[in-house]
Amino acid sequence: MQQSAPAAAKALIGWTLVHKTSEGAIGGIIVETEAYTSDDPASHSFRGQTLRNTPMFQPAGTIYVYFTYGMHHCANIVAGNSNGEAVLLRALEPTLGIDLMQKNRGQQDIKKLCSGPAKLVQALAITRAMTGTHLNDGKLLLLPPGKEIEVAQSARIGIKQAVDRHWRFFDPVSPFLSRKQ
DNA sequence: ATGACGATGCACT
DNA sequence: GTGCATCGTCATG
Repeated sequence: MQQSAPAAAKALIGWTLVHKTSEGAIGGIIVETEAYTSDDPASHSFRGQTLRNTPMFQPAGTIYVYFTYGMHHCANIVAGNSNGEAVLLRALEPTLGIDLMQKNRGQQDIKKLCSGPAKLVQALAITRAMTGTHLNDGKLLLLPPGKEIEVAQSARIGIKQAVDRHWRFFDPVSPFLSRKQ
């Protein structure tokens, strides 16, 4: 995870993200990520450290949750060496606590539970209170892949800057992506 | 003090 | 495909 964000983003595909809640464990296999770095005009860290992006400048494995569009939250895992790099979690294949995810999302369709960065945050009940915490703290954890997974890449979604950096990584055969390829 | 703008998702055409 | 809800953050004046 101390590797730079693009390498970390690629390596995270296939790992399982788990949130241990009082209701039970909720989680899924990471099938889509994006990388952001501090020399990257599309990144929150591009203009240096601010109050909001402080977690991006903390050690790798720190969680960075931000609020956007006046209503959504998105979650990152910090990469690099406390230098403003992070991996945005964009989609999961639901595997643990699917009934809880359905409740959290008000959505029955498994394919729509975690097929977007704000959706997965809502499904796993990740909150802004977790920003700045670390994977070592134990509420959120990562489990290694059970098998090898092919990883494709493309331009990132929803940004207007640095569109030429193809830092979106995904499992091309997964039906749980935020969009078709 | 203020205004422009999102690393989105959903309803609707 | 298009329109829009909704508000925290930060650059600017």
